[in-house]
Amino acid sequence: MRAEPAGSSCVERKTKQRDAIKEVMLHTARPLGPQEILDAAAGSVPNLGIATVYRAIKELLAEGFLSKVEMPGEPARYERADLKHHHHFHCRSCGKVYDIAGCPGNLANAAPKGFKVESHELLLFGVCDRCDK
Amino acid sequence: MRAEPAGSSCVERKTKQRDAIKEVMLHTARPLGPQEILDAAAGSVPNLGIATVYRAIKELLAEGFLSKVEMPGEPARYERADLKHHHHFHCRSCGKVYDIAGCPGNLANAAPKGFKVESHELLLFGVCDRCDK
DNA sequence: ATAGATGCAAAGGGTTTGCACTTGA
DNA sequence: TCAAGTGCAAACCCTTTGCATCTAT
Repeated sequence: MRAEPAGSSCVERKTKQRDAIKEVMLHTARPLGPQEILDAAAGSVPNLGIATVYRAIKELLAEGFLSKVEMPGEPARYERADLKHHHHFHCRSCGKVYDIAGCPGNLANAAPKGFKVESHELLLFGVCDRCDK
Repeated sequence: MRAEPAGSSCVERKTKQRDAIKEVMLHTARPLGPQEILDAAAGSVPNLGIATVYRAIKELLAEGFLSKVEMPGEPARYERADLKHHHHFHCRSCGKVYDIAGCPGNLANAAPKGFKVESHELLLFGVCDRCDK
């Protein structure tokens, strides 16, 4: 008999692919897309496939390690979920997405009566510090 | 000689397809996606193709008749551009997108110094009036 | 008559899935 | 050992594009 209780055959294994992906996400300063994650992780795991990145992202989302950041018209980006509540700024010049500290807050009242607001996303668009020079 | 000034060969023609699409957008109470527009307009123009809808949307965006509404993970929706500034609520139960009257405003300060905020989008997620019952 | 518009189908880009092979526990 | 994980390629979905045909003007 094994140490595993009956039925619990679904354990997550530690693989160098996932390690590399988590590593990338731990060190990035801004949200990354699947392809960016692949490019960054490919350094430590040469034959890493994009499908593996997507599968890892899905699990990391499910286990609450990552959260999804989506900007209109662009593929989703991901960042660590343990960052405190914040929003995002998309620079139309360089295309990068930056984290924004503030939050207008109190959005529960923004919706009409009867609508239950559970979460929100605030997206700012403009030109970032660097590109404005 | 024609009434057209020389060089202005690029005029938009009035076709029943575009009429139908504009008609749909004039009467919808909420943002619609390309497929929804196609379904709605197909009533008056039987063989309407999705490509035509996309092409019409692109032109209507360009001429400022429509504006784009994008919700994370979903195909873009469109609504009339002449609506006053507002935001959107996405019901996780029925999947519909509703217009929200309010706006937290004053978001120019939300970004760090040096970042120029040109526009913003506020997305609310939750359960709508009807689905909550 | 003729350039613009349409419809179909094929092509593209991003994401997901099927499947045989590999690998961690 | 052997199921979970991986890599590749095919499948998918949404959107765009190519092209022959159609149609406003």
